[in-house]
Amino acid sequence: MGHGVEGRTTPPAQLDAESAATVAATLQALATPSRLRILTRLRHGACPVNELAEAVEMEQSAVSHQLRLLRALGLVTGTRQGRSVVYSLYDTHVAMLLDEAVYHIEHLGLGVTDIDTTA
Amino acid sequence: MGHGVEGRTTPPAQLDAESAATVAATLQALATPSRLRILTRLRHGACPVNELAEAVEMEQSAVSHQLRLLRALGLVTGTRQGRSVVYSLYDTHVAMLLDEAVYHIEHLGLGVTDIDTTA
DNA sequence: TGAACACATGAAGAGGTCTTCAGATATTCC
DNA sequence: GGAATATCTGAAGACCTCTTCATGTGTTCA
Repeated sequence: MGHGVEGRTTPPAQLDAESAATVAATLQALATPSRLRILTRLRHGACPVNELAEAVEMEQSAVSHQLRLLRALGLVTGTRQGRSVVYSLYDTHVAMLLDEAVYHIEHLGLGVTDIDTTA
Repeated sequence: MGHGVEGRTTPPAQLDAESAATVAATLQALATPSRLRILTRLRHGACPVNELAEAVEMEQSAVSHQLRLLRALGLVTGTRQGRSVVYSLYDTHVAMLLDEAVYHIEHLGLGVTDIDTTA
């Protein structure tokens, strides 16, 4: 059993400038320790801001700024619940993107060639 | 048939600061239009620098600088062949990471819930 | 309404990133 | 060796990013 692209239609054709910009912009949202930790925390379930701040050890203000960015990119959503605003990942795609990214990156350059472990 | 995480062992547990930094550093390599285009070009096969520069419409010097960075992160390798240096993606993981990233990002926020199109 | 709590936001500064320019290094061919 | 080709590299500047500080907005409760 492999992982990753399987029933995918098109392999990522050569990106035109526009697509590259879009993809890059989104990837940048994952490309910072703070946001990455925020997202992986949310990967485990919705969470209000102050709890989030505590979990990732950042100031509440900093977290808010990052959430704003993530919201703008459509990666998370926040809904008010009483005084709190509860955030969660927007999509299954966001969750998967996170999973895939962490997985592949943690297996990079390890000489692991488990392309086909069953052969 | 789905895509993405399937035979994966661990879902990305809450990242500690160190892992977050590593993953973030690697993701940043994909988080720029120029590098993204370089990588997707290499995704289609090895390529010498000048050809690469032409393909992605950048100055050769700029490409070299980015390749240096990508090399340092273990995402690409370059081997001398005559006067040229031919670059290629380092790993299958790099290729998959690219594929996954582009795929998921291009399906973000589209309301597409094709988690299981076959069911 | 006023106080307390939860979050958002604007401004500003430290630090980093990407490109360009100029020049260095390596390889081939004569 | 010398010229031409292909790539690398350092320096420098424009630009963006992330955090902090201070303050603004929204909500609950008495």
